[in-house]
Amino acid sequence: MNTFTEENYLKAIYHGAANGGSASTNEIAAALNTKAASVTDMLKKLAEKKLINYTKYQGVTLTPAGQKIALSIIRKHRLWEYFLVEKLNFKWDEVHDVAEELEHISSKELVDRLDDFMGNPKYDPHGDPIPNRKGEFKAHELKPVSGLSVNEEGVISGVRDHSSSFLQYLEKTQLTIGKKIKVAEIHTYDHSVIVQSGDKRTHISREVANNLLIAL
Amino acid sequence: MNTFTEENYLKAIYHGAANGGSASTNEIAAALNTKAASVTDMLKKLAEKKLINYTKYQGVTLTPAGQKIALSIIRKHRLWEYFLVEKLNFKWDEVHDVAEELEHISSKELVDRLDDFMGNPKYDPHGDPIPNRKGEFKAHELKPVSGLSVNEEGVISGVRDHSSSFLQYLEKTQLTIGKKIKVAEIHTYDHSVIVQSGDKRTHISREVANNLLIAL
DNA sequence: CTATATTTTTAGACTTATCTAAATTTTTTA
DNA sequence: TAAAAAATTTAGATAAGTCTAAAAATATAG
Repeated sequence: MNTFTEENYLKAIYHGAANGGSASTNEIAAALNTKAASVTDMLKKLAEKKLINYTKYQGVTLTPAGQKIALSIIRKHRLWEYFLVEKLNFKWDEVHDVAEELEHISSKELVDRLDDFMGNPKYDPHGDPIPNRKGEFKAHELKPVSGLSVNEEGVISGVRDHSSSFLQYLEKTQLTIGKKIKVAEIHTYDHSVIVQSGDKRTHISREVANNLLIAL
Repeated sequence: MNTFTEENYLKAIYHGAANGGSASTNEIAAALNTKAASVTDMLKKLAEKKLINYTKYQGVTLTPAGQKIALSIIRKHRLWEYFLVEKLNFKWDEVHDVAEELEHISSKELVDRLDDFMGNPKYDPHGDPIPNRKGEFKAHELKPVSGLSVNEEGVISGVRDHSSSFLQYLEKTQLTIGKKIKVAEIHTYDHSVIVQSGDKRTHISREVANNLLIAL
């Protein structure tokens, strides 16, 4: 077994090295709220254990073994988030920190039973895909609202920013997962957007439009 | 906040210093699978934090602050055990180790919501009382089967030995929590007991009779 | 009530994960 | 493409929790 710390590094590397790239020391340090020097030390240790591909100064990627662990952590994180929201009535902006702890509970039996208990959900409360027992998952094909043209429609299906302030903003404006929306107007001046959902029109900034993801 | 290790020490001291006594260094070391020297070091640290009353060579007890923490860990442990058995269909002999991990999840909100989700159970799957939000609980008044006379009846309501081998034995002989039993015979020769539950008579050893607890 | 056995504590060392400060490598820019 | 800037690594320290071996205190037995 691996320590919590090692698991957190693997998760950060997974996210930092998404879509074929590699994760940098500074990037990992920022994600884990630690210092670059500490990251270097840990990278040596993880490379020793064959969980990452690491060459000095070159950034890192996960080995298949490392990826397997990272995906199991992500699976646990997202399943627990689903549980917290669907069964214990937490709000979607309240679950992240608790799930950060729960994701390190080691029992595979527990996660798999939890998965069944909830009916094997495919997406977590923020729209992120939940890997199955084998680590497989299918991501929605998503586009930011800022990438749509006037009159294009779609369903809100994910967020790029998971911060609770952003999630609370969406909650307040009722732009939540599952809502069907249409781009009513785009202000070329500041790239802000007016989205329509039913009768309700909401004016959102370019930044919000960038972080709100739509399935077409 | 306290580390997992500190929490485990407080829990061990709570159990070791039950009914007015104090816990000894060796006893704690045995409970935590560590060495007496390590225990001494930790006792100094916990005393420093005012969580225990410690005088060299004299054994330890919990301060009110230490007791509060210990009870919150025990509350979490027992609620999670209940969840695992009642919601996720674990067997009662399979839950201990998983609950040992889950008990260290810090969120009080989580435990309290979990408690409500399950309908505020008063006893865990092994019959141990679950402290409420304030740390209060009422223990069953229990007697071992070995303390009963012939023809006395009662309901199985707890166990003294929580080992999975003992729990599996009880499962197999169907002597589980909630079963009503009567002492049919006592063999004075080896103090073994024949208990009757419905039509079924089961011959149990003195040791089993000692570890099986009955509410009268 | 002294001698022996047991329990507990101290001393010194090790491991893990972290840090700061300094050195080195890579990248950028002029 | 050489100098400056940024990123990364190394060196040396620190804190938490553990260990073994030895010393000290307490308990037990004759």
